[in-house]
Amino acid sequence: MDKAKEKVQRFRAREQRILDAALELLLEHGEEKVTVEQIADRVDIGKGTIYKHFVSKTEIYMRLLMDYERSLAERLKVAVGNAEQGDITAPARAYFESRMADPGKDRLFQRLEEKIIALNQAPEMIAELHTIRNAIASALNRVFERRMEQGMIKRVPAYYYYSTYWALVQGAVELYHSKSFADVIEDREGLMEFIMGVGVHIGDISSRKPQETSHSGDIAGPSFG
Amino acid sequence: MDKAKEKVQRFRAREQRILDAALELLLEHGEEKVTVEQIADRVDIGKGTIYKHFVSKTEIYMRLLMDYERSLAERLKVAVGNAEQGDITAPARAYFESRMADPGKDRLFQRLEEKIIALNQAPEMIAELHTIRNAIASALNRVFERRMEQGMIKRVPAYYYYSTYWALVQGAVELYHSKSFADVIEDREGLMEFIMGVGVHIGDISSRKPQETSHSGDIAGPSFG
Amino acid sequence: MDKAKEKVQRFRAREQRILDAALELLLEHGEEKVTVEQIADRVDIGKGTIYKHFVSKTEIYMRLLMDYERSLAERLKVAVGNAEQGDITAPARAYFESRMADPGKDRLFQRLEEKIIALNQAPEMIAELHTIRNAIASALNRVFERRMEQGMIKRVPAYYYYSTYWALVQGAVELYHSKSFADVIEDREGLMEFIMGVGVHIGDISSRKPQETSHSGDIAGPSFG
Amino acid sequence: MDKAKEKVQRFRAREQRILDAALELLLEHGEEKVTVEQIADRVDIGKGTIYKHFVSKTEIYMRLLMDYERSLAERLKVAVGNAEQGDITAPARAYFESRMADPGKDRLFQRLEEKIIALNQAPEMIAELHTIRNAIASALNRVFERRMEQGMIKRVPAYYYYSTYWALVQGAVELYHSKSFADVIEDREGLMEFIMGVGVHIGDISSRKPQETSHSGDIAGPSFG
DNA sequence: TATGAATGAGGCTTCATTCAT
DNA sequence: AATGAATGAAGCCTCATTCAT
Repeated sequence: MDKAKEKVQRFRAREQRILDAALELLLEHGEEKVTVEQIADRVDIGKGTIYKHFVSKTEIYMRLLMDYERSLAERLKVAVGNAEQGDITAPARAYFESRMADPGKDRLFQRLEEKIIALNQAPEMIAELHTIRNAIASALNRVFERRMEQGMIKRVPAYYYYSTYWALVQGAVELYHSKSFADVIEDREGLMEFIMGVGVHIGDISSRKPQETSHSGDIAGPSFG
Repeated sequence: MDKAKEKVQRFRAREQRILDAALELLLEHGEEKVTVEQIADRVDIGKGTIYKHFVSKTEIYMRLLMDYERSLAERLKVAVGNAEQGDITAPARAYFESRMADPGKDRLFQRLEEKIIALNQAPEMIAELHTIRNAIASALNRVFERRMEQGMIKRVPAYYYYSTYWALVQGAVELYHSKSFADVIEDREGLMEFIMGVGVHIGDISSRKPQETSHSGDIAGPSFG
Repeated sequence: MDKAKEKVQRFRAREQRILDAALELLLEHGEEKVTVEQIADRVDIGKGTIYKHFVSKTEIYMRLLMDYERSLAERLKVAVGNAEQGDITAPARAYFESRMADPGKDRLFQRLEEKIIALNQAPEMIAELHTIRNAIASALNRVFERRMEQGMIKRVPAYYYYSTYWALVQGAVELYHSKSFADVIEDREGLMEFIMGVGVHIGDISSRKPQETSHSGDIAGPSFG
Repeated sequence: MDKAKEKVQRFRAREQRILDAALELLLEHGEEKVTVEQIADRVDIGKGTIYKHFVSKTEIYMRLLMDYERSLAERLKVAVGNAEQGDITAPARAYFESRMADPGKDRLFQRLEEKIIALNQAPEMIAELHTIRNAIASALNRVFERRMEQGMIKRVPAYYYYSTYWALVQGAVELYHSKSFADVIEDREGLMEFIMGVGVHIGDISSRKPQETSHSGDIAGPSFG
């Protein structure tokens, strides 16, 4: 009885170890340059064993992708809830912080998804991924609609806000990773706060006095979400 | 005498044709999926001939990269000049427009550079690339410094502006290309104008009445450049 | 006591289920393309359990082969008995009908045997298979000998009849299966009867004057069976 | 000038050597058990070189198949011509002799075709193959039609003759190869002539009174071709 | 006794680069 | 100078069989 459960658990654990190892290697060596054999070696199992857990290498990657997307969605759901309770910048910050928590990882997943789409491997899983993403987008759009109705942000199609904010965060992720900027950026923390400030205030209709964004964004005013 | 010159010219012309063909193919099929053979076929020369012009496939890509970067620098230099004559948003717009002129191409070059860096092929050429980029950055930074001294934009390290703007454009490029957003974005032009508006006004210290950026950015106020 | 018997019975039953499942799958998917895992899944047992019953995958196939051959031999033995009672075409018909009863199956076994021989797996079992087959052949040969003595079929080595008939049936089996002929053959039943007719009358010596077959064997008289 | 021609010739020659080597190996080891590497080794070239000549392993096999089928068609065309000049058995003999000239090879091609069809690789080439075959069949059918009109062979659908003859030859090929019969058959030549005689006279209407074939087709008279 | 996770050899294919002509 | 045939390392995936539980 117990034995069976234990076995299943060990199986799941190994699956996780495969995923972990794959992620590690991807972060270390980049999307290309990770082979199934490397993954197997790192987990210290045979190549074939990988295929007991995953149908293909792509499926491993898709799993990583989905897990990441889901955790992002989770955090955003909470933040959207908070926004409805008044903390209007919560989603913007949650989104920014989630994705910037580990920019390398975020970027990796961008690339991974892109490649899988380009080669048209696993189109159904990609569709599923987009479903998750769309659910988030809808929730955010509702927040924007409300803010627009309240006259706090400029009236434009709601997706302008989501898209623009996405673009900014996307760019920030790339910036973080960029070798070219590495030498220039002395105060990365500060810069990121600055960028987040910009993001949070997209579309703001300010009747207020000039922002005193001394340094970190006075993240508060009306905003993204 | 003349013959020699002609020969050299033909040689150069063919080199350009190789570069053009490579770019075309890269845009058509993506970074992975272009082979030296395909390039040779499109130029209608032998594979071996390619290696008379370029030491490796990577070198072809590096040349494309450099050419792109140089043309970008060129346009920016002009715009920085204009900024110094008063058209303060010129560099921001020039940068945005240059990169968004063909987002697919811009993105391609991002990926290419990244890949070359990752595999650490051609480190010296990469260094050269960064030199070009840094020259631009310096010029821009001087523009920002001046605006800050004039109290038109918030006082932060100058590279904050450059970096943030870069991030936004970078993100816009990705957005343009993104399959996930493709369905959502109905008015791409409008969105891009909106994003540019955001970029142009980063850091603005507005004592003025709320922006009426009805739609396209009332690109004017103090800004990026 | 009883328990033990029951156990043995259950064991045997399962063995049969494995064999049945294997045959089904082979017919569905072809020789290559059936895995041990598929068989286990269909029987709803573990892969390992299969190896409690059979030493190897080849052994499963060999068992199927032997069973088929034995049932064929059984039917032929009866028919040879009938031939001795006067129904001279009984063996020919029995043989034809047995093999044509399920041409797909018959063909499958041909292929299986061939493959096992080619890879020289299980040479002793193959030898045993041939022993069964030879027993049949001998019985048939005796029938032919008698017919020749009676002057009903042409006098040639007895195995000519057996072999030729085998060839014809073999060919009919292939014909049945052939994709190329599928479109052409409108009346399969009619064709098969026609072929059987040919087979049954191989070597017949008609009451007519001998054929002057320019080229080779002139054929006539009652036949194979 | 000449150099180029020479080069092309050497290229073609190598292609032929690949085909030859593949055929040799297939005959030696059977369809399964021949790897691309083996072929390359035998020709003493690199594995990759094979793929300069052929798109895939399947294509090599298809080429062998087509070549074989074409040579068969060629010979039959001649024989059908002869049949029209009076040598009525010419096609039957040509067909039999062609296929029996190297039964191992003939059988190999049967298997190869079958496998390629089963795995649905190269469906267009298979279609082309069948086109060749159908052309032959049509020609033969016309011969049969005429014989039936002349009252020399039994009146049945024309494809009965073609199919039955095909079946017999097919079976003879298998017989030739069969390990089980190997020990039994002492006079192979004689047997083959015997079988061909059977084939040549399928459907013959002798000058004698019709056979009372209890069961079905009564067979006799000049035939097939 | 039954299980099924683990194994790893082995097969096909791709493509940047070389080099003889 | 131009060619393109040849190379071979490297990658993904399959599956019969084993063996610890």
